[in-house]
Amino acid sequence: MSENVGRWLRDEIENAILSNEFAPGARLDEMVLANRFGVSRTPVREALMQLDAIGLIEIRPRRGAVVIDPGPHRIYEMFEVMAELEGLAGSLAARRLDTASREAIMAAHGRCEQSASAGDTDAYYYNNEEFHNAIYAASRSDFLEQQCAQLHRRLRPYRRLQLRVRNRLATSFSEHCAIVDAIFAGDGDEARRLLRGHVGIQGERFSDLVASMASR
Amino acid sequence: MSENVGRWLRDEIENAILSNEFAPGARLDEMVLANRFGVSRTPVREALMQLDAIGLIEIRPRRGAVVIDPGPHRIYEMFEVMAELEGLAGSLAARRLDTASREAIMAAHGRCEQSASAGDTDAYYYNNEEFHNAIYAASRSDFLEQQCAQLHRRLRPYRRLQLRVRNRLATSFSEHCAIVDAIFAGDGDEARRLLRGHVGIQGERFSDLVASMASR
DNA sequence: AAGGTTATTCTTGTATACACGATAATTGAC
DNA sequence: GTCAATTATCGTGTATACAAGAATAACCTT
Repeated sequence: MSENVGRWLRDEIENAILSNEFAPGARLDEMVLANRFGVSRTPVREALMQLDAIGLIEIRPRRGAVVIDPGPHRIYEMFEVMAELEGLAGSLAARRLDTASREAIMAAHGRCEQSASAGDTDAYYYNNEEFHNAIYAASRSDFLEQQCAQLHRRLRPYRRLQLRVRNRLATSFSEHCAIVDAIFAGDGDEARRLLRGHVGIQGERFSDLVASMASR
Repeated sequence: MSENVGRWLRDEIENAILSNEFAPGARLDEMVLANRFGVSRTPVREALMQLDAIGLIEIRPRRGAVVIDPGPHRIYEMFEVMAELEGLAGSLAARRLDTASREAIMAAHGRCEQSASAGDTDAYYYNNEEFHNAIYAASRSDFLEQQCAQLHRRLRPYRRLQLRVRNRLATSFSEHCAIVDAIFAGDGDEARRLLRGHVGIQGERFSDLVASMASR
């Protein structure tokens, strides 16, 4: 629990949204939330204002807050931007790689290998996140790292769905290998290209995602 | 004045920050703001929470809100990301261009030409913004358009400084011409490349910016 | 019985009150 | 005279109260 209740609530509600406990379209009643967390409406409202500013919910004047439903098309657009930012991060990482970043990427990559060969989707999901975070950090651009991490968090639930697609786990890991090679070889353009392909959801990967979203 | 005071205050304070009335590092006293705008502390706090979420200010627990000072390095990083996003917008615009977008870009481009040839820096500043917004819209990606517009707003004061550098106005416009050609020709890669170069502040353009920031 | 209108209730928006913590100021000691 | 400690003041954090608008339910009219 953070030092101030508003911030804590923001994280709490954000997690609830991202873990789909508060589904898209759901109404967020201030009193209900206040009772649930044992606080007054004031910090709840502050948390909601922040989530509105981030774009996770929408507050319609005098009509309350609802969880935004991005819809398949919007999600596609978000992955498109994510792919671009990750590509930039990869190209910068290739150029600026230092020992510490290199080892962080290696370590996360190793953990991905383990969970991938074990076929452990949940473990891979977490290790994969660490792997990508390591690349963001290796870009040595604080702002880019921040933007990537924020968008990554927002796309987390959909990334998770993606991993459930047949063979996606093995494919993902082999893509990681190529990405690591490019970064370690200092080939920024190649790292960018590979990461764009790895993160973006062109063609059938988009339909796969829509299908798994519908079947939920 | 928007329908609810909190949102209105957010815009008001945001503008004050972006127009440098509230300089980086300045403390934002809730009571002072409340009195200035003739409201109570509650909506002021809500506005501040939102600005904190966006990243314009920082609220340190029990110590109040201060305007974030990005510093030259962080600004460079932000331009780097901006360049990447604009590049993506340009490449999408080239692929997806329709008549309405084409005309919007043409119109804004025409206005840029007028203010550039007239040497009117302020007019060019506004026309330039319209030109870039037209490209964001032409990408036909709502999310990308939104991200670009938000980052563009945040970098606005620095873009303005940049225009004051000698010959930058003419250079900027000639770059616009090439960008328009590439987009209209449907050459996405070229549009991306040109926009990256146009927006990014590599090499001497970065030092120029730092110099004009210091001399203020 | 169905549709519209009015009244009631419920929720949000804003203000105010109170408590706690941080910073600043004043006083005392060395 | 300077530094430290204690106290006072000021500002933030949270709760509560009140007002106004929106949703809903009930009632009347046709």
